[in-house]
Amino acid sequence: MTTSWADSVDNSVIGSSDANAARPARSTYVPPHLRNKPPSSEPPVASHSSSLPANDRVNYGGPTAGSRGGGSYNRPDHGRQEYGYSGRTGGGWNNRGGGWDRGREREVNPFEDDEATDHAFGEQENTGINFDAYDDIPVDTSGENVPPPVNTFAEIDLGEALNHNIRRCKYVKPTPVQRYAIPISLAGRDLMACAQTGSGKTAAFCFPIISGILKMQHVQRPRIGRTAFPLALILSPTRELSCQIHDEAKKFSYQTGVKVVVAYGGAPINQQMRELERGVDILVATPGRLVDLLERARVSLQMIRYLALDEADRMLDMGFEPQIRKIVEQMDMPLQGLRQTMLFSATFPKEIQRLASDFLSNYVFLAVGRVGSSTDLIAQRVEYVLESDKRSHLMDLLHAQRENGIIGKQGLTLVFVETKKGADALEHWLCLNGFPATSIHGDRTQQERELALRSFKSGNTPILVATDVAARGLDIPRVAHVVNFDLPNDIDDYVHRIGRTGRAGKMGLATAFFNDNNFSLAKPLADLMQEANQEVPAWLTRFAARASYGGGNRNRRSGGSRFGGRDFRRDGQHNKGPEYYGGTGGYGVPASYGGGYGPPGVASAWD
DNA sequence: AAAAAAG
Repeated sequence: MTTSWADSVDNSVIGSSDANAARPARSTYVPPHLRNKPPSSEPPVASHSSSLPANDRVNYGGPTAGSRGGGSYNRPDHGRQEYGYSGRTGGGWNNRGGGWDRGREREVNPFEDDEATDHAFGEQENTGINFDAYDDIPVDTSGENVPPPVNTFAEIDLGEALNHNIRRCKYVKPTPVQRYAIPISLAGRDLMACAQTGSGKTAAFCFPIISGILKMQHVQRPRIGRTAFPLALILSPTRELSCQIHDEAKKFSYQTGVKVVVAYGGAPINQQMRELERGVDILVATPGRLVDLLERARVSLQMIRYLALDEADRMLDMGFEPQIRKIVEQMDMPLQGLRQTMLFSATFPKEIQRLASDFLSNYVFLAVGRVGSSTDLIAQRVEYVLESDKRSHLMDLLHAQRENGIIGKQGLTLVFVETKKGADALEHWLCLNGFPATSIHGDRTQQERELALRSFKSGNTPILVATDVAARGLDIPRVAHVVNFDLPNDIDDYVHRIGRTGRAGKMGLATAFFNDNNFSLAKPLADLMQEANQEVPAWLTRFAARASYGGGNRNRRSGGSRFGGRDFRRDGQHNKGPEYYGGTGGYGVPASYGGGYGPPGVASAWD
């Protein structure tokens, strides 16, 4: 077992260098008692933003500037029927990049960026998911007549165009969550799916949606004013995550004729409305902007066949639940049973499962992997650090990383803090001390947020200070280290934060700064680490013991099965009838779930 | 208590 975090980064994340070599002088390190001296010789890299390529990506994910006056304004094509692969993909398509965007019909090749990235970062990095990392992990399903899993994409009839795109994405075989979720979803079943961070959930709900839309041959969509009638709606809790899902969905639906549009706040709504007018099959959105569009009658949900909530537990927690209820229950969305609903997350607390069952009809519950963390893939460290020592402690980590060559394009560091102000302050301080950092949080403009994320991803600014806005879902390759500078109060948030590393089968490191303020997290954190086969420091175990014994344990999971990796319907006290899962659904759901109540031993992996 | 999400 390695003892120093630097060793473990060395072994697990990036190639090798001699971690035990004498440390070179720390040109930029200022010990705490000398911190008021002028900053070091190394410039604080303030110019990173201006050095970004100007054509990096279209702002706000909208259409390219050139398409603005394109004359498509009066030609909504909501009623378009051409979903076959043959109709639109034959001749006529010119997907070579670089030229001016002249026609509204032109579809940008979403794979070009990736190919460029592959070259920039060397061969190894982008060979797709390391599937072997997901072998042999526990899977638990419950519900009536659960469709069996598949082992290969070839076994599923996703259609040739989609299969081609899957190959272009370099997905060789489905991840476990995909093996189970895709057949369930193709069978038309509602689904609540729990799967580890970074295990391919986006594709798991996108493939069936795209495939389902391609098979819908004769959908007549109304033409009413400038209202768009999407067939699928994907909701997510942050703007950047919606953007990311949109980008992924565009890849999967490339040259299929299926149109994907994204709508989120902080960006000009007019551009998004124009995109919608040009036709939309799959709408990816954040809740606030969608409500806005619904109220303006620019979007109608009456044709929705597929509803997917990513980070579903987050979408149904206190902050979001009213908006989600409004969208799902109080607008013109078809009732459950008439649409297909899929909920995905890495965490699913029982009380949220209970809420969620309002939206589902005779659903399958699926839990893949030890819900919580990618166990072996993320090395977790906890260090006891007083508030007053956090900055210098972080500095120590960063200097050691720099010496190991783990700062820069090959190794990004994501630092989580509790508050927006704290994020600004830490970013500023890191820059002053010679570490190229940027930040992302809800007080920054959307442009700043997207620039920060791009700059981080590209390695231009290899340190990102973030609030929980970046905790969920974001897939940032090459994040080698997640630092919980401030720990969250909720263990689920911790799980999602550290899940920004160790993705797609690659290894990662997570370091947490713990002190007395985090007392209430001691027990769940110690439990989680133990379950993930991580070394739990003795002092943390002592904290945990005190916490569970005194009144300090207000964690909702204490005593019950942890990590939400279990269908709440299987817990005795919830097992009292159909009111929990579809009272208003069109289907008379029987009080019993058939296969849902397996022998008690089946769920042991989750206890 | 904080963060996110509409403007």
